[in-house]
Amino acid sequence: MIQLIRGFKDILPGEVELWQHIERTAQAVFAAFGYSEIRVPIMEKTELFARGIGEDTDIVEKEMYTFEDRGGEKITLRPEATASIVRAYIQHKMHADDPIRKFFTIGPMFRRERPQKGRYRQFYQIDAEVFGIESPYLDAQMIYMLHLLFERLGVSHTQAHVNSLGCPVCRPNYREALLALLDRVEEQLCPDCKRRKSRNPLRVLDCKVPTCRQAVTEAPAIVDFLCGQCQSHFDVLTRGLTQLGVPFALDKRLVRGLDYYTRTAFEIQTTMLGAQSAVAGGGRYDGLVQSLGGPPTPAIGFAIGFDRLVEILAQEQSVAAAKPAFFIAALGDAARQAAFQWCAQLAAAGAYVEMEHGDKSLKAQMKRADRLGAAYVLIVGDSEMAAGKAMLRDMATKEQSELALEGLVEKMVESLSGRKAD
RNA sequence: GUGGGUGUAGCUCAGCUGGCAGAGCACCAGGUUGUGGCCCUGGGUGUCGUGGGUUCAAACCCCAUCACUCACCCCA
Repeated sequence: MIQLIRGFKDILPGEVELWQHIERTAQAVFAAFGYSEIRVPIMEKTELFARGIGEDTDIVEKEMYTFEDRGGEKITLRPEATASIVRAYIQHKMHADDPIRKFFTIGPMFRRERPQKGRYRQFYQIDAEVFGIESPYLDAQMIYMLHLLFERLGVSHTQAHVNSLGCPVCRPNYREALLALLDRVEEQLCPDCKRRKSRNPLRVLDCKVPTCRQAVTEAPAIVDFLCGQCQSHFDVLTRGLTQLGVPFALDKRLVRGLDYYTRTAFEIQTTMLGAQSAVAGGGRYDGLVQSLGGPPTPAIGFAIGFDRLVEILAQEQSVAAAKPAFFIAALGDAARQAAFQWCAQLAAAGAYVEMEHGDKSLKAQMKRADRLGAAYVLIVGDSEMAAGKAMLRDMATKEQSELALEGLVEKMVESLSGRKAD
């Protein structure tokens, strides 16, 4: 048997309803804040991600699906959406018309990591980005929007974490101070952290190895090194979150894995995903648009791990599958031929209807109707056809009434609209 | 990429020291010649993940491989 690719998965009927529900809820929330949907390709030139995400990140170094196409061009299955959206913003010169743009997109991303719970090689993200606004009020609003969406979805057991990563002015000072400490405690660090120390020292802060955590307890906090502007940006953000009633935790250890982040960094964390802690994460990336060839443009965005969100919600709630309004139980060929036509007409009128296509006993058809959860069963056999009447059974009350075959479909549709009222 | 665990029916799982592949639920049929849920009876629907090896004999032992899963790494 041919199986699907490792780390990929099918989203089957029964679970796809929850995905749709989340998507609709997200679209509604985003629309209220003025975000427009944008759809970008799932492949880009490799260079876009290499430059956008950062050559030294794990994503670019070892997780991308990169290959040459038949023309010899190096292309990559997108590992995240931000780079593509920035590329589109620049390429279509959207800044020229109106530099302030708010986007969202929903779709698959690809990273070749070892799969486990909450982590797949093809996974889905709900992504939002805003260009052209530098104000920390926007940062707070965006986190609020995320908070609101989670609330609407009924997600519990989550906590927002925020931090500031500084900017090109103040981060070097911090980096220096941190490196000084790491030099002193180097022998206590795990091998990974020794490697991180030279490449991306900030990452040592969120290492989970106990000896590393111990070693960096004395580490300086980046928030103590912020320049005046970054400090006031961060102050307005945290005050704004309080004003909007978003519960959050200041997390001095919160560091993000991608190179482009500046100032605000945030995550929504949960304890419900085993080793995975983040359901959503994002931050400000004021330098990225320019570094990819656009005009200097402040920007901020976040990504929600769609699969992770589904996993959390699936543990708490389920979305019922649609149930047919009618099931037509036909006995005999003449009745089946009529039923087959009524079925088409009812569906065309917008009623969800099912029928039995095989030659089954009435009992078997009733069982199937019951199993599907049909509200009404229309029973029609030779005697009904001869008498010009069919039997309509209310499955809940077991009441049966006779309906003339004349104008049958219209009457059924009518009874349906009457029923919708309750 | 590293280490551990698991893989038997549609689902959840049992299967001893190697000796005819099982249970519950689900499903199908009948009981009721044209009426669902409850009940009764009958039915196994299977490449024991896959490929090799050992053996008279393998679901069971050995090797490889694939998938899932947990931890690491990292992130959404």
